[in-house]
Amino acid sequence: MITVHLKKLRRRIEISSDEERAIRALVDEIRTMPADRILIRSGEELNSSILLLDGWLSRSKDLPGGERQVTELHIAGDFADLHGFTLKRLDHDVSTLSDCKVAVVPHERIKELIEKFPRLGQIYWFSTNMDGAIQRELSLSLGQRSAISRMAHLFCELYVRLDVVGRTTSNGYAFPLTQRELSECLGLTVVHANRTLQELRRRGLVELENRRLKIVDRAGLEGLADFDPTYLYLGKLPL
Amino acid sequence: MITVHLKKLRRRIEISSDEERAIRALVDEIRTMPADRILIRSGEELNSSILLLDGWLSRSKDLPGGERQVTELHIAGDFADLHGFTLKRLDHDVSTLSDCKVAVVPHERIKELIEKFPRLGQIYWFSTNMDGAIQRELSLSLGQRSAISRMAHLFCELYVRLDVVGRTTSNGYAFPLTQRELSECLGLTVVHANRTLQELRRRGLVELENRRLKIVDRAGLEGLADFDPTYLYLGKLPL
DNA sequence: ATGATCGCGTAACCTAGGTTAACCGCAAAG
DNA sequence: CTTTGCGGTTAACCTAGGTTACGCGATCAT
Repeated sequence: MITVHLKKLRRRIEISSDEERAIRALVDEIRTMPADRILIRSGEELNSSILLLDGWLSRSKDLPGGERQVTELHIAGDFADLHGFTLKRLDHDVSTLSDCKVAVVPHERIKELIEKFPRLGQIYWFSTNMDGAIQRELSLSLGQRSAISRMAHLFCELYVRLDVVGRTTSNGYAFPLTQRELSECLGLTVVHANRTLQELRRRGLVELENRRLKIVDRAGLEGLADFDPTYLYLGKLPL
Repeated sequence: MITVHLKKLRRRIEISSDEERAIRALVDEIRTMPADRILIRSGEELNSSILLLDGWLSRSKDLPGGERQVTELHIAGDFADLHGFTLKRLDHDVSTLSDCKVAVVPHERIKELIEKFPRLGQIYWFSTNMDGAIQRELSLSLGQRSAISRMAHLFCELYVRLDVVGRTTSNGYAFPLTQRELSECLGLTVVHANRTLQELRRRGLVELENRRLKIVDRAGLEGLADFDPTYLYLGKLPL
């Protein structure tokens, strides 16, 4: 259940059993949501945040003309809108990309938690700052990488992030996005996203069918993407 | 001096005089830096953060091929690398775009501050989350807006942010970036950044000379950019 | 004072990616 | 069953923005 979240945290820091108990007590309610639902609408007032236990969520922003940009993907273990704890309303939507299981965490409890365990406060602050790092890497992709390198980069990033929470299997992972959604992550049209994916297949780097992505040549993919996972802060934090 | 930082904070929340005193005591040392210097290099270990008192800073990421993306611009009053407080090393460089005056704030003092004033801890957390919001809007720009709309958007955003700290004058502001640097913010080549700027001038929306930007037709510029400042969280925070 | 460098401006040409419009297979709905 | 709609695929064509190259003036180091 919430164990996946602890797994992610423990990748970066030690969590005592006292702290673990307090984190488990954050959860108010566990909800199941079908795919393609908007969970949080931009601007809405918030008094709780969403911890994703299973499935995929996206943060996205739309232009009045209908163009959509996904600014971050969330996977099991992620606090999808922890930044809402301080912002109190979001500047983007949060939607389900697959069926999801989420835990609802009232802000009041987060507040109590970090008062009692200031160290956890810093860790959750760290976690929103890591989202920032992921977004910066996306800006680099959108601004400077070619379509194919951008797509390769996304597949590499997701592999690493999913691996941290044990959601990979033999060089691959479940990938629930449609090509339209994938294109919205990459700032491409669906047509060009498809062309680009074909080219990755043609070069023998990845396979993608039945909502499963297989990385055939990881070194090749990472090379094409100039992928350097440093920005994911995988090491232990000096706390 | 550091008053500009308080001005920015007070736009969003009340600061008591006790809190103000504590914030002023954060500063360890004030330094002056010439333009075009790297202040913090990606990956470097940090034990202090930089509060910008005057001038402009950029956060930028480079690709091995030399391509550079600026992921955020910082102006007077901004804590340029407050996220370094939790991350302990950055995933990007921080450089001066103009001559700058900066205050160095040891992490140790931030830690003491937020232990003593948890409310300020939440405010600084908020402030790093606002950087996230600015970055998301940039992703939307890079992924979905056209070159001209993107440039217009940047000029609008900067106007609002500079206005908060009283750095605008009669529909304009000092704009120290070269066109090369501007192009690195927008994910464009210098040549096309120049073309785009010419087009904004031709349409009678902005003027830019001698490092001063003048917004001639704000409504027109905002319309072209689909600019909606909600993401800048200008209102008072319910804290 | 003078060559070198930098920032700005432009023009000619090129290409990555956008646009439009099909077709196919499949699963859900009737 | 069959229709309908969605996701994926492909092709022809087009354009926003990239590339290369060069000219101009200002500043700066020798």
